Amino acid sequence: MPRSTLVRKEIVGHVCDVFRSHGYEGTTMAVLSQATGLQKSSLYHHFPGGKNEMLETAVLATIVELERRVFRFLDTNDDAAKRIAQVLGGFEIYTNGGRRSCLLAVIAQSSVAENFKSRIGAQFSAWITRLSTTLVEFGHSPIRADTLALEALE
Amino acid sequence: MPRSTLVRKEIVGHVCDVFRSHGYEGTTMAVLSQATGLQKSSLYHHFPGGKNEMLETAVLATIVELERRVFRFLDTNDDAAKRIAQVLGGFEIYTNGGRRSCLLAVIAQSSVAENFKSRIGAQFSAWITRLSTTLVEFGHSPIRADTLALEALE
DNA sequence: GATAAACTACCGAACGTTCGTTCCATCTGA
DNA sequence: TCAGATGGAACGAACGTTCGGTAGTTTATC
Repeated sequence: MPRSTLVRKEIVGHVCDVFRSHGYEGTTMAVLSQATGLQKSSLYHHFPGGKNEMLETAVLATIVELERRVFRFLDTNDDAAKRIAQVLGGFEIYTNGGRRSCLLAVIAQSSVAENFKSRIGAQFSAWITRLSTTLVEFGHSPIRADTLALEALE
Repeated sequence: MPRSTLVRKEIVGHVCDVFRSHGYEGTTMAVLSQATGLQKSSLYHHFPGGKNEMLETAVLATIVELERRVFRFLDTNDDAAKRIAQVLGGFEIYTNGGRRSCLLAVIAQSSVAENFKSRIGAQFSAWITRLSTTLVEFGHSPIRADTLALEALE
């Protein structure tokens, strides 16, 4: 599995793209096969759990990506204004200026297993708490900060 | 077709509900059958074009509903502030305080025929133009008004 | 006003297709 | 040689759809 580590990341990237743009129900194994260049049976070699495992992998990868590209800026030593700007900027990049959806938002709204939604919901709560803290530091009232943080993520 | 007009409205209402909460791909004829209390074959009696015609009917009904419950307030003789408040209030009611999605937004994001999306997009543009006019009257700059109008609808 | 024809709303059963999934053979690189 | 990676063929289930038929109501004809 030496060279396949990189390939695995590429596959996961394509899987994320498909789920982002097609939603859970709109994503079929045929589409995933075409997007990854692998036959459906090959996808089952990498993801024995099938479509569900692929979604789970995509969700986890997206959480990691958002942490790296968006929310880690909340923990820097910069002043609050800059941190907020960096978070918003990072999210703009992830959504390509609003032209692409957030995978987590797409999945949270689709008819998918409840443990998926609750896990995504828990991650959202954690992010909102952290974002809200910075917003308070920026000068907003705690309540207003919660509202703003919520709106920003929805 | 005297008594069936009312019943038709009820059916369409259920169809709207299902598409709103399940999305296009997530909405199956089986679900529609259960929600309406009609067998699948009976649904084809009312909507010979099948699932597609049901979606089209739901989209049209939603446009009419939003016009009646939200955007018609833009054309009253009230002052700008009240009109804006009424529009926002109407939309809050339609989305039940954010707990339900807007059917048009759901469909616009799903993998559905392009003529559907363009029709929804055209309706959005028209609403944004009207909303923007009122926002300018309220005191915002034209550019800012466009942005605000867009954000409010997305 | 009675009878037959036409129409309406509805359902059960089946259709062909696509879904997610599995099995097994083949290929590849170490 | 041998485990890992891939693809072809097929599976049962669910998909959207169609067909034929059955009640109940309207309409037309006498």
